[in-house]
Amino acid sequence: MNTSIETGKNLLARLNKEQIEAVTQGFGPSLVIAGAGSGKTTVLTRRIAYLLSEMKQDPHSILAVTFTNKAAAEMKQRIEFLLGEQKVRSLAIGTFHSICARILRREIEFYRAPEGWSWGSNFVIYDETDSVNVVKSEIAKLNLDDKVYPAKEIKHAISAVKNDGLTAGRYAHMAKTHRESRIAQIYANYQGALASNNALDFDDLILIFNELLRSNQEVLAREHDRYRHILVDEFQDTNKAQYDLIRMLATGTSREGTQQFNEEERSLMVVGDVDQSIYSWRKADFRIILGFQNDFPNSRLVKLEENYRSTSTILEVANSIIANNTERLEKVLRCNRGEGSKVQAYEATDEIDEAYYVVEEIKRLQARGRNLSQTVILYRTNAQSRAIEEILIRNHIPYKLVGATRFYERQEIKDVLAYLKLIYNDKDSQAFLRVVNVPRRGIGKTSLERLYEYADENGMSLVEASLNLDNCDSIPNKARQALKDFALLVKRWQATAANGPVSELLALVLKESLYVEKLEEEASSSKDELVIGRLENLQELRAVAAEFEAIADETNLESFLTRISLVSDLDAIKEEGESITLMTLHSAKGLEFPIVFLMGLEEGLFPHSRSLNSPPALEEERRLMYVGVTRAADLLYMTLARRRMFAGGRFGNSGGFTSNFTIPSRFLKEIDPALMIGFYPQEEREPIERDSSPNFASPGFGSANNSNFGTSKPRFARYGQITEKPNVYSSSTSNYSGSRQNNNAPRMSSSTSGGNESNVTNEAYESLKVGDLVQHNKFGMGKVAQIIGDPGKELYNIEFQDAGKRLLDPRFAKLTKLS
DNA sequence: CACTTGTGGATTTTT
DNA sequence: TCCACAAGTG
Repeated sequence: MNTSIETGKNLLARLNKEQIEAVTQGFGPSLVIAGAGSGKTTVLTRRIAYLLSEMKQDPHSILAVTFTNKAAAEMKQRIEFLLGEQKVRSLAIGTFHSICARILRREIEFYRAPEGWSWGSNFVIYDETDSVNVVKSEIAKLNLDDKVYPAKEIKHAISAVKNDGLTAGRYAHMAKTHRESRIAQIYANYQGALASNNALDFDDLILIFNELLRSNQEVLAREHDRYRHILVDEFQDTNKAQYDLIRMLATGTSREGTQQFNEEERSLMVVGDVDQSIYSWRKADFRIILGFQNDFPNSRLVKLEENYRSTSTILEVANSIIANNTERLEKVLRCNRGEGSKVQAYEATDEIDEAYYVVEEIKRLQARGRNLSQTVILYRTNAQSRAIEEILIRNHIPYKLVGATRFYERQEIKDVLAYLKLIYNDKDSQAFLRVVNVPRRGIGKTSLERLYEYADENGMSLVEASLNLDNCDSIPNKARQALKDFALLVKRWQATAANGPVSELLALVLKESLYVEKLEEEASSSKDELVIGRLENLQELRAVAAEFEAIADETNLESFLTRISLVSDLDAIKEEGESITLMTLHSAKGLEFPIVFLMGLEEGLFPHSRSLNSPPALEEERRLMYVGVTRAADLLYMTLARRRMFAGGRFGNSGGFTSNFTIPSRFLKEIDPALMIGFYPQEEREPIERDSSPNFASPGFGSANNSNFGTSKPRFARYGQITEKPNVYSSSTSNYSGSRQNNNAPRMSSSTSGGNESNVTNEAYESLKVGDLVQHNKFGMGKVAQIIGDPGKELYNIEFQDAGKRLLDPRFAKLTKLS
């Protein structure tokens, strides 16, 4: 490759042949099949840099789609590092949603739906709750039974239709059943309501942009002309609407089917891996990537098959699982690293035991110099995080929870953001209804209904109507005044918003809405922790605004709201701080960790029960498993619970327990047993009886009235039992010492975990030398073969007569020195 | 209009 | 069991 310029050399440094081929593609379409851990982010980053510095393309002309905003930010940062800040500024890098939102801000006014709907550039983006509420009220307006047409389900159906690229009008033509026609009708009314609120839902960001390009040649030409280089990451999880969008932008035509792509100085690169397609429930379709070469016959194909991330053991595990799928492209991942440790499996008696195992193991890894931030705990459903969180808290291990309780979904945050949305776009009735009586202003439900009617009759927004209630006798005087005061407040804030920074506006709103004041009153009178938490969250929001102002290119209310609407929790993961990460398998896509725990490997949980009777769904579960496994670089753990609690059931409950015995996940059985220890598929399974575990029974087990401590005691009782566990999983972990993270200075294991629960550990252990003979109550007699780690946190590699070599931690394993 | 009591659902994954 | 939301009372 001719890369004479200085930067050019750097761009290709440390890349393999295939990676270089991808980075240095000329003009035209290309498909990059990139296996897990094959360095595709690097390739995409360098590709963009290459387009800029080697092919001399205008940064303004580049559009890159990533799966998360965080990935986009990282990519930008890396390009900036390569080429400097100026060039990065005008690059369009982001998720489909954020890119579409940005373009729509400047183009949406050119769109008019056949039904007459249109939007202004100051549209707001409705989140799921807002959208469902609108659907709900439209269902009510149609006098439909909300038992037959549950708002959530209908919203989901509409969403699916939108992701297939169908407008309400087109869907109405396709609807076959009575129910589908009803849904089409709700869809149409819902869309009309969105338009009158000047709001879009998530799916509209893609769909409306699609429709705009389809219906307006000038806009299509303009955007096609601008974005001459399009790159799409995680292409296997693209849905039809998204693909249509890309296709139109790239080709400049809304025609479907085989595409001419003969223009000079234009490129399209899509990157993906069919085996990692896990969003079909969001209408993503991996057949799109399979059909790419048909749609673009002159496209070039590059395969990245060299894995730089994982040990060969982990890769073999991943391969042996995914090999059971039928719908896939044959692909070989070549390993670039050593064999590494075997996968550690652990069959826990229940989910609490499972959690204890994981935490114990984390502490041991920490003692061996592993950072907490090197570790991630993955599970299938968010509900699973509870058990592990409790045990982590108890052990003072800091953790970051991704997903679950989303910051921006919290009541108080949504309230305050609704104020801001209303200021930005006073047609937003959802925002209006949300905050008009929060805090209490004496405006009741009936008054609001009247206001709604009144506004409807007069074709006014709710804010406008509130200002013009003089002739509206149906609303009592007091409420009328309150509405007017509220609307005036909004108007006054709008004047401020026009010139002030967001943080100032936010402070003003928090103060003048009396929101904080009322909350503080409540907090001081009831000392409710929930309320205090809310106040803290509002402080956090102020910090978010301040940070936003410091970082963002544009600091106005518009870009702030757009950003807030489209960030995911995944984007908020902060680098700083030493802590474990907890998240769902779906969230883990695209990430990488030295140590991975996969929890809850049980039939019905993973694979999830909802997919057990559908082969394609089951294959998707298997791909999810594949994604989980391939996140791991060095060490991989898999756990399951033989019994699991559901829906509030707890130990100590008299009678009504709702636990179930589980069956190990089929995925575990698909792993070559030689790659794993701690799980034996052939082993005969006896039903577990409570009394069979020696340390299980504990006095005060079911004692009521001291709820917290009553339950913690028996857990610690069993904890003693678990500390014996090293025997099950230690033998292989000894050979991981050559892995990359080991150059880290050993950390004070107590520095992060604070006051350790040391009462259960073996503080007064006997120190040993190489060659010492020891007795272990399970393994029998053995000889110390090796001592690993610094004094104070050393581990003994002991060769037992019968059990072979085992790595033991003297703080946990009971070893007696023989003279 | 605001606060209290009752009932029914909850657990798939998310931009 | 717990929480969110619906219906009833002051």
